[in-house]
Amino acid sequence: MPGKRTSAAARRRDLVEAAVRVLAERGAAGASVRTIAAAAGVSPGLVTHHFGGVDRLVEAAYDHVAGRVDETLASAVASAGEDPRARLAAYVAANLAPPIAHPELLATWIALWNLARRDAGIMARHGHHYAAFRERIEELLAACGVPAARLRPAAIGVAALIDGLWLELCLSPGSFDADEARGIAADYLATL
Amino acid sequence: MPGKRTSAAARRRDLVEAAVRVLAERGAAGASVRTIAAAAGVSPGLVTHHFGGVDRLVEAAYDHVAGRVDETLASAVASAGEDPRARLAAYVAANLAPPIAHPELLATWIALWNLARRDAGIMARHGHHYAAFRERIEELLAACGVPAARLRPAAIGVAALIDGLWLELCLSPGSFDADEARGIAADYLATL
DNA sequence: GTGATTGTTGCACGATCGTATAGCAGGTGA
DNA sequence: TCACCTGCTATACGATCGTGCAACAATCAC
Repeated sequence: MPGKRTSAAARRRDLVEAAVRVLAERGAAGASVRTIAAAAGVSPGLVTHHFGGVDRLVEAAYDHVAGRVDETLASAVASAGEDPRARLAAYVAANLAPPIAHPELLATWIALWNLARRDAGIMARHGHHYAAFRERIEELLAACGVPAARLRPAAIGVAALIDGLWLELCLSPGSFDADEARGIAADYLATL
Repeated sequence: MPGKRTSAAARRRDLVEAAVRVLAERGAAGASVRTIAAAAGVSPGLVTHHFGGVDRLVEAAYDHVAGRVDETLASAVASAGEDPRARLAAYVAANLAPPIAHPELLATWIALWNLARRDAGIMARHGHHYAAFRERIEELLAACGVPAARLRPAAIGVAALIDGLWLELCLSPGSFDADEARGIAADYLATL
């Protein structure tokens, strides 16, 4: 079976997207070179050919997922207008709604975190991504007029509340919904 | 090498503890029958002999870890006396201090969550454990006089904040410490 | 048209996985 | 003392893992 021919960049993107799909559906254990290649409709050897190893492909998958999350959050904030409070609320709400608060994305993150243990590249990427998350919250809070002295604990609290609500939304989508989570987060923001 | 002889119960406990250790140190990927057996100082065949398969051993490891967490929290609440607010504060503080808030325990949970994807037994255990966590918080909040109408969102918020702070404490222990986390949580409880 | 480049396949290799099983060895009751 | 039970080891088996490599095919420069 000859298989279609494509540019290297397009094939790399296909493989990355297939890797993300497999990671979400079958977890880290099922993310073998053969499984990912089959999901992309190509032969296993292509992974080594384009990425030089499965670890490099997984790192690319991490970047892909993190980039999509950043884009979603940035576009939510951008479309909220100029009011600092509206921008903060939009940022929080986007974190608590699909596609970010979705069981499939949590499954992807868990698989990625699990792989991070044996792969220093993913570990470093994760630290960077998480620091940017906290920093973004501090910016949005500062724009809302939170005094600099209280900025740090406020940002830690908001980040923690978002993470916790996000986690629960993904783990058991039936116990409460995005609207309720947004209300709880809004009450917390009102106390700052 | 003959190897020492022990009772079945003691050997099972040894294997479970070795499994937890390996899960924490090397993640789900390194939790092979051979690795766990080596960590326990026995031959790989013993896992099949005592548990009938590695999945059953991992489930036992989940129960072991969850049981240890429950014991830690229960003893913290018990030693806080009779005052409802002190008991709630003790419960929150115990969640944000070692041994619960510890990178090693997070690594163990991630490995377990990752394994849950292919093992329905772990998935069910996880749902049960998480529901008990939320229920316990509702009890403690009710004892503090939180009106029944506000109990549900309050418990969701407290659980989320605890989870988020716990996650950040485990992921980057250097960015803030247990005392600061406890202060943030205390401020949140004061608003309820 | 033709040679060179490169995306792609198919297969083979060694390592490691989970599990089954045969047999050895330590403890126990008659 | 001796048979018996059982914890335990050692080994083998088939499956699957990641990777390297030789051959093929499609595209491009000329």
